[in-house]
Amino acid sequence: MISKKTKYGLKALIYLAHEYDKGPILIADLAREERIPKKFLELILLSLKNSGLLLSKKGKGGGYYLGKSPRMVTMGQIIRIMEGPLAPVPCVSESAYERCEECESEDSCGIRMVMKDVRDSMAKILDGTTLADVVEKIDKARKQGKGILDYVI
Amino acid sequence: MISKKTKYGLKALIYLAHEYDKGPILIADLAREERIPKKFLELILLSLKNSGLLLSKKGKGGGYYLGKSPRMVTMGQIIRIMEGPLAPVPCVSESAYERCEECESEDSCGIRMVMKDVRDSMAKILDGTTLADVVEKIDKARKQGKGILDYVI
DNA sequence: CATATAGACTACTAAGTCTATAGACAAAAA
DNA sequence: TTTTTGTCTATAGACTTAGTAGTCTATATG
Repeated sequence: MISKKTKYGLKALIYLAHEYDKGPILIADLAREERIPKKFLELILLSLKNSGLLLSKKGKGGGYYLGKSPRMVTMGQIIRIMEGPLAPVPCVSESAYERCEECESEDSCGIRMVMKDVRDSMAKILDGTTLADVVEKIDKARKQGKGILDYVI
Repeated sequence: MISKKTKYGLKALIYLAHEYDKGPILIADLAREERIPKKFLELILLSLKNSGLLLSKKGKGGGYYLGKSPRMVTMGQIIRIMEGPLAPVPCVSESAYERCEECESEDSCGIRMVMKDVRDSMAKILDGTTLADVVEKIDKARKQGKGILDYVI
């Protein structure tokens, strides 16, 4: 399970990707639209800025916006930044490899063999999906009437 | 990342699967062989017993042993018992579904769409791999000389 | 320049999880 | 009845989670 912080961060980034051409977005607007506690969102956006994904502008007309094209940011990058390595065990991580101290031989470790497969299949999906892909999926689903119900009721 | 507790639990279960026909195994032996803190392992084995995966015998000749055939226990079952649902977000969990409060429409939620794919691919691997499969993989790797090095040196 | 607007930054906290350790207790076998 | 082995409860320090509060700083605009 990802933390709420990570989920909020993803929501924010997807929202900003959706509004990519609309200039800076206010924290307050983002918080209201995505129903995220505003003060908490501040911290999250700040940390995403410090890790290079977001840019911001202070003062009137300010707000947050994506630092690069939604085509250039993958879900894998975001989750690694917010949640740490994708790998279920450190010994199969590509980004943060660490040997298991209690393990005798890596090559004959059953856990490692299975978890390697898990990591790889997660990475395939998450590193293969950009923010632009996600926005596209959302728009397609909305067009198909899925979720439109919320506004019709 | 899975917790150390889960990793220790997996190690123990795989070990017991490997020794499935050898009768009860002492906690102390298991702890020594797999380099797991003994007192911590006690708690882990007890909880695995309480969730039905293990059986035990007290007194001389006692110890822990698998409650069912290694063919009948999947990695998915074990991880769900020890770590909770596989799903990265509650709204895509099959075993512990929960609606996201802050989400307007599930059908047009981008996070949900991606995480559903992640969950499904994890489940495919973990629910498709039994303890017997893992033991087999280990034995095959050892036969191929991988990890034999440890004993040759 | 003044001021309203917005993000930046620091600090704090309550609750929960993780990784154990200690010690008394209960059952079973010899 | 003694030894062996698992059972159970309690405790504890370090860390993480999910926030909240308040102050500081930059900037656009009149």
